[in-house]
Amino acid sequence: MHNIRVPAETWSIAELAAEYDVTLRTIRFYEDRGLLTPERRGTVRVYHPRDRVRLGLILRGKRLGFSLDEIATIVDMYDAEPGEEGQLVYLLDQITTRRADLEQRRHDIDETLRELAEVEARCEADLAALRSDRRFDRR
Amino acid sequence: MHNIRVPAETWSIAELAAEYDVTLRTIRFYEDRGLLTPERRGTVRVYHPRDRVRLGLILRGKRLGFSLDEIATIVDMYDAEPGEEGQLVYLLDQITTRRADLEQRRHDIDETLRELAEVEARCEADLAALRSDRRFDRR
DNA sequence: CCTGTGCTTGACGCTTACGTAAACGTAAAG
DNA sequence: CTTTACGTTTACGTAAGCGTCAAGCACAGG
Repeated sequence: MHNIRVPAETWSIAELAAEYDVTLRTIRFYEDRGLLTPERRGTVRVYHPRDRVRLGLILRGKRLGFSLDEIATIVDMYDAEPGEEGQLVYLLDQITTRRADLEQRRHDIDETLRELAEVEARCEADLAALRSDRRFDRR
Repeated sequence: MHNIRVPAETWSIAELAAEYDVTLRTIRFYEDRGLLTPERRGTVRVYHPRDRVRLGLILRGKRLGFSLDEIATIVDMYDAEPGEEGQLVYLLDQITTRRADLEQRRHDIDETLRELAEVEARCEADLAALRSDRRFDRR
């Protein structure tokens, strides 16, 4: 039988920072807040695939405007161990809360997009009017 | 002919605060940042429908995680005067930027919702397993 | 006239999410 | 051995978005 070669790839802090376009400071800060827990080789941080995924989730959470505290609860849900019943019920409750939040946001976004489209239409109409006026002036 | 009674309704700062569930401090802060420009009767602020609408837009912007500076540019688009060509072009450009931003957010939201659904399914499966185990124990 | 209610303007405080040095360790390259 | 690259911790700085007094005006009711 073949050994299945698990890549077991790791990254330095600088590599991760470059990939996700954040500063080293930011990554260390996330660790300080308990969002990342890289391995230590001596004093140096070594990031595993798990950390990479978590950083991705954190940054997506940020794009969505969540605070780091909120992001922590979200991200921790992803790799929660099966756990006991109370823990599972709590998780399901958190999920319900998060979902409501996200659906509110999507609703807000859709409204805003609709209204932006209106403003845009007005703008383009005004612009067209302006330009046809100019054409009129030349005659 | 009848006079059409325009309501011309106005609100005090406390009324607006109660309606939108924000503090007076918050409303004054938004004014300080140029987001609201209520009438003054003597020293007292009087809010007109326009201000009310703007406050609504501001708070929606906040729910979406925009900074007050970003919200300012968005909200100001809504009641921009027809203006000159350069202004209109600028506005259309802003709209394009905002739309891209919002569509990125919606994409992030949809992804997150999908993943939450997965986590939820896992949770419910684990929970069901736990409970069926307990039932098994009793026999 | 006094009290209460609602409004006003400062002005300092606090939290979040990092930025920005300063000062130092380590390991490879020249 | 010195430079360079890359990493580390400690710690103070900062911008945003308000909270929280403090101190004062204005007007209605008792």
